[in-house]
Amino acid sequence: MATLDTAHALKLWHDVHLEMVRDDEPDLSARQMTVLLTVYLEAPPHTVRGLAAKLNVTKPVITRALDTMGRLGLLNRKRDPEDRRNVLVQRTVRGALFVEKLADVIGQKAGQV
Amino acid sequence: MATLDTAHALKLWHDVHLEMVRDDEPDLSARQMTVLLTVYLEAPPHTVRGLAAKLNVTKPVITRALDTMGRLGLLNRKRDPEDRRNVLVQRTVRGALFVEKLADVIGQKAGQV
DNA sequence: CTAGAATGCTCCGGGTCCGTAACGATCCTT
DNA sequence: AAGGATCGTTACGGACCCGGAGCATTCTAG
Repeated sequence: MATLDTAHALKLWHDVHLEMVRDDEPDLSARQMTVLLTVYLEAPPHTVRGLAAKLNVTKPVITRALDTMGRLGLLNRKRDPEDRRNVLVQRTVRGALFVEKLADVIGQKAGQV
Repeated sequence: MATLDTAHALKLWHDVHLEMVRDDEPDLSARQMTVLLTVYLEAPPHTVRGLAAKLNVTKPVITRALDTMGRLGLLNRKRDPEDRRNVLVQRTVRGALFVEKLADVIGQKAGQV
């Protein structure tokens, strides 16, 4: 991965956020974004407890994030059949498209010096 | 600026957001982040109306963002002496430090392949 | 000097999110 | 089979934010 000097790093951060704000879709919070990308980048399984520990956040925060992003169709809940106390967070087609589009925007904004 | 392939772009986005979530300071929303970086990256003057137009957002959104970030000490309001209807958004020392630290995190996360 | 335009703020009902605490369901140990 | 531990959710009161509409202040044009 390439290095980013201060000015370019900030410009990238600004440009991508501006793009997200300008379109009409609801913005994800930092917590929601982190949950979403964790699920799509790291290997399953993803549980509420595990996500809460990773983000250094309480469990209700994860529950609420899953509620909201589930409503948006970006993520799915499924009971773990092995241990029915657990909830497994799963990817969705819509979520995969969202993440892919996000990567495109980041890459594009990083590309234009 | 360097190019970022899909995987690296997403990992960067994830890692920086994770870092922001894990510390105890309150997270900025996408709108707040965009306002803050606009003020710190682009040339003054910055008005409520101008920021609202740029972000494609209503004026109360900017007013509220300035309230919150003013409370956090990241930004300052000042009446325009030339035209007292205008509010000029100004940088602060604390805001500059915040932005600088953000740039460090982005650069660091981008650097570690 | 007055009518209109422009600017940013406030108010409103409604929604989301916060952290803490309690809760039901499920599993595990004995 | 019973008691305790673990998991995710819900309840709660409080804070913030939303978009739309209306407002006071200030400037500008006639």
